Amino acid sequence: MDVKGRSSISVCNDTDILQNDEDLDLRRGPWTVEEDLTLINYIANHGEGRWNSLARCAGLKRTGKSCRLRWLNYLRPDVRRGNITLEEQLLILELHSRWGNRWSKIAQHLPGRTDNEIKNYWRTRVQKHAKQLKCDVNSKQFKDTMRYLWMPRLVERIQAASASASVSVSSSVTGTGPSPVPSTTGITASSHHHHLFNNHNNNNNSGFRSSGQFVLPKTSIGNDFGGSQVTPSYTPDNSSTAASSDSFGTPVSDLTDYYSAIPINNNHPNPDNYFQAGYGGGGQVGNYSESMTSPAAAGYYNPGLDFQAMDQININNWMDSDDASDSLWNVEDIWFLQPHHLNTTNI
DNA sequence: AAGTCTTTCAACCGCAGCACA
DNA sequence: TTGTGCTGCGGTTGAAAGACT
Repeated sequence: MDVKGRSSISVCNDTDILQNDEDLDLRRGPWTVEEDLTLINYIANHGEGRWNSLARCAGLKRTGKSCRLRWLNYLRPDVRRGNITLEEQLLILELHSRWGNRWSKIAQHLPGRTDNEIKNYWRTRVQKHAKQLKCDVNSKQFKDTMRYLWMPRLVERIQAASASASVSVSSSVTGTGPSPVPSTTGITASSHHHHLFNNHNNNNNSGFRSSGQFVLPKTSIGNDFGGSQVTPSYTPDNSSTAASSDSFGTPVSDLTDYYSAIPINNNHPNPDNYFQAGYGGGGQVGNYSESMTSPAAAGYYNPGLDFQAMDQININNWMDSDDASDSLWNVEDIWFLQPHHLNTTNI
């Protein structure tokens, strides 16, 4: 009894029992304002859950599934709408590298974002880039490109944006009230990554704090990695230490661990800075790296290429671009996927 | 201005797991 | 133990909007 809903019994009250199929001619497609209001009002009065009976009792000619989806993905008051921020992009990449298409699980770590939204982001942005780069989104090449190029660039963008934001607002921010920091600059320049991945000391407040820090919810990383490889040191206690430091603090993930394991004297400039700054500074290699080849050791980075110059162009593009993700892909990525480069890797 | 192509995202579909009778 | 219904998840679709020609 899915969308075509062939349930024949209404249970709202006993005098309103049998209805034939014509009576249950269910609506499909976009929701109207009236339907939205009906659903909102009903949930306000009766709470959510028991979606099938909710749909019937509220008088909505929709399946319970449809009501649930509409509420969770759109009408819920805490749904966060608008562009996916850089911090969120980074988090999505990070968590997807760990969990794959576990959209719901990933969404739990992005306050206000729905699994549907994250899934759409992945399909429309990330897969689009994989297609442009002519490789499969699940291929090792593409994943490595994400890890070694895209994610470090995101961190740099975040750093650059927050640095510029801190210059412009630092004199006026007192730390109370709504954050004046633009959504793409929700972290401080000196400790950005740590705040992003940090469970922090605030147990129940998440998202962008008045200080401009992005804080994950209580159930976020560090508390909720289940059986996966999580460094025990990633705790709120540790976070408080690193939060006041220029270091990114303790390793928080396999990916960050892996970043830190890459020799800092390779010729990949931006990640260098980023690694040297202490991103995942614990130096531990996580479980995920077992399936990966060190880019430095395997000759990923061609000493002859002028990455400094290339990345300067990238940064300029970032600053000019409206789309945070699109400009992160460029000739460097294509080079990364070139046969001469791939020949050096153990695909 | 009109037609076509591309992108985005809300909504649907099918399935799996769970609770309960 | 089994059947039924409900919920939640991940994959997919299609309408609408925007970009392009």
